[in-house]
Amino acid sequence: MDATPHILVVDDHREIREPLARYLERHEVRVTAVESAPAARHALRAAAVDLVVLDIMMPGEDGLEFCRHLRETTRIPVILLTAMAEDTDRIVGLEVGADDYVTKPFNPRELLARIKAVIRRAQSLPPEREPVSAVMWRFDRWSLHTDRRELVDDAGVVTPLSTGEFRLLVALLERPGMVLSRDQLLDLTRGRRAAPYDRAVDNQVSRLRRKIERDPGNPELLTTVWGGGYRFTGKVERG
Amino acid sequence: MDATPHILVVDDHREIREPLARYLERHEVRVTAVESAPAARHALRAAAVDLVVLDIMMPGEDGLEFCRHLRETTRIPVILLTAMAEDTDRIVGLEVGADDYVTKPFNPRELLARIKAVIRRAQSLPPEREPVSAVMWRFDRWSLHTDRRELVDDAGVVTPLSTGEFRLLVALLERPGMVLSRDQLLDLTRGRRAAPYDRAVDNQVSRLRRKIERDPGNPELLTTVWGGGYRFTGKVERG
DNA sequence: GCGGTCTGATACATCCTGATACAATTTTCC
DNA sequence: GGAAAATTGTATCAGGATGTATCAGACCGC
Repeated sequence: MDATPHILVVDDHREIREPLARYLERHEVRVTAVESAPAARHALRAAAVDLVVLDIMMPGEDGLEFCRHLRETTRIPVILLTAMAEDTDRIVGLEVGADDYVTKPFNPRELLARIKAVIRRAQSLPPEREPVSAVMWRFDRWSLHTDRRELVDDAGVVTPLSTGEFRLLVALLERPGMVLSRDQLLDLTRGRRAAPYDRAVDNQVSRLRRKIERDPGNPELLTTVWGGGYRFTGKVERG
Repeated sequence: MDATPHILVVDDHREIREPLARYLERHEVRVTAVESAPAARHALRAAAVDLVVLDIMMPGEDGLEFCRHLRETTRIPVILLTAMAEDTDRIVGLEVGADDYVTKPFNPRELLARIKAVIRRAQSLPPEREPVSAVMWRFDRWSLHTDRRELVDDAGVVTPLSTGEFRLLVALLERPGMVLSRDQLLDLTRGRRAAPYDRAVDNQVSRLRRKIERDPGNPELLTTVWGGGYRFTGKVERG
């Protein structure tokens, strides 16, 4: 964000939405305020929004549902407005992927501070990557074309990847060398939480290894960390 | 986190620090409680801390300053304890990079809920492209490549290490000469607390010695401190 | 020296992972 | 809309890593 951030406020109560919008505008923030999830979708298409402030309780499409949708399709940070303090634990536990939350009734100054904190945190991370943009990863003898979801070796031979294999591979390539637990990988690839005795990730790892490793019995790219999870050990280039 | 999270509580008031530590201990959290920023630095070197609960107002080094330091040198999440509901405190706290804050007097249940929420957030969305520390340690006739988790001797022969052996060795190499109790080693390698008659560390030490010592019967690198624990005695270089 | 405590080593039980087979689910294609 | 194919999840077994039990020997204070 070079200039002032652009915040989208989504709340069905006018008596909350409008004073909040006015307050934020007085403090170097551009604001678009809408009253429903459908209106928010429209606003997102029409403008470059840097952060969404989203009420959880709304008639029609629920705030949580909309938050999940935002996370699946964009990288825009989200701050949730929750009705009661009691819900905080539950809401964060729902894993909808919000960046922060504020309980009502809230102090606008506090909300502004959190907005700035979240934006700063989002900026300190590596530059944004549009999910649609055609990124190419290179590692070992492979090139991964994210636009076509294809794995191509040096000789030009194409190895197709399933959706699950592709997501798993991208999750690992984005964090080379980092140990990722099964829970984290499940979250990153399926957006769900591990059940007890959940071996889905192990299985997907095993399938992916059969495609990318020279010797799947002795993996050198996708290695196991006993008791911890998996990690990508090879050298990775982004292109 | 393999097991229970390890929380470091930093507060100069014993009447806050100690009851809080006891409360958290009763709820599946391992706690280290200290009264000052210097003591906190020491605790961070000696243990694998998952989150810091930090009082803002402390004599000597200020909590805010220490929080800033933590953010610059580590990724450990921080929850601030602020004396007043003053917004300025909250705002400054968020600006130095704290993940959350709680105002005194606080309800321990709420603090615990926030601790869990922050840890879950930190775990569920691992940042992309975290720079991987490809450190190489040298000692005796060995080189330890942390990126590949391999131990290589001067002749180039590779000795594979299991996860447990690797973690134990790194914990020791990072603290050469320091005596580490079984409890500390368990924390650093497994993220759990020792049970009565817990000999898991002894066993792992024994296994590691068989791999790195010239004469495992007369260890010269990984020595025993009778009644105290173990320590690394050899000369260590970090490269 | 003596008895209690701590440590090293071994054997074994338990837990975790890889692989395979098959069932459930989703997608593709008509 | 429905059958076939592909993908994904679950169950099971085997092998390796780790934790626990046990015993013998080392260390400490007396």
